[in-house]
Amino acid sequence: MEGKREEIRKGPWKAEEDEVVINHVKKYGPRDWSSIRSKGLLQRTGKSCRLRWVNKLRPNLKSGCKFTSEEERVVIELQAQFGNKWAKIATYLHGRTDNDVKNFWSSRQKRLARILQNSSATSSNTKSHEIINREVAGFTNVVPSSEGQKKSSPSSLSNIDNYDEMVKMVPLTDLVDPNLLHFETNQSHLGDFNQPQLDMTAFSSAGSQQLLASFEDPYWFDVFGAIDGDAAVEQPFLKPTTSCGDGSVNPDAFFDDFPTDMFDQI
DNA sequence: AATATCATCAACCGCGTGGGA
DNA sequence: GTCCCACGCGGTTGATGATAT
Repeated sequence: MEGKREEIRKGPWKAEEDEVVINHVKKYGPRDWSSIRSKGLLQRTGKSCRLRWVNKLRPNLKSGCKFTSEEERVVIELQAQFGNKWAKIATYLHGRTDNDVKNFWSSRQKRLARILQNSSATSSNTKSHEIINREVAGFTNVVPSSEGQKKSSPSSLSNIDNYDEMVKMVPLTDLVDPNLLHFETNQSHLGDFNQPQLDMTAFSSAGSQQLLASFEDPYWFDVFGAIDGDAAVEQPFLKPTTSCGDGSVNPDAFFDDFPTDMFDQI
């Protein structure tokens, strides 16, 4: 075979490599990834360069920030609507990538599976098991109404203080009535970027509204739109990531907020 | 303190799609 | 019509750090 073939580098990225990718994007925009290798700038595949840009180097990424409870809610609602269309879901979350959403969802699934598994292995109380099943089933039928989700909480769940947390908890894809959310696309004023349009009534809580309002951030849809021909991208490359500290609840806490014996019953 | 287990994240891989030759 | 290439997406894996025992 070919003995001396240019080796393709894999694994963790070095700062110098990042810089090459950033300079490439500044000059040519986020495209022609394979030219980075063909020009001998990096020994990475174009695919790898693109991924690095999209997941780590793009401006305004919330890397290292935990998902807020509102982001979590949006992911759950959109996952119910779209399925595992992580890239699509990510377009609704400012500063999140499809990889972020995917990782978040998968770890959440694992955590839930483990909790349910442990619970079923240890629980022998079939009567309370029945009760919980009935309640959860009832819960899934009481889909949050488009106005005032919390008001529609079933009374059987009155022992659960935080409806929001429960929404995030058990029913997963069964939780949200697909009819609740209506999506359509329209032509964005920022060019050919199809910004999905949400039925805002599906995001009625103040927190959801705040999250959705963040789409007004001028950087948000402008990352690629700013690149036009020779125009260099005037973006704050590698500037410190957007602050995570918006005062939201750490989503990791949401399992902790339930009575520990609650899971024993499931 | 040492070890095991778990959670998170970065990166790779395979596949599908669209556009141009 | 088909082939090739670039790109994008979803699934998966491996490394690393955190936490529990």
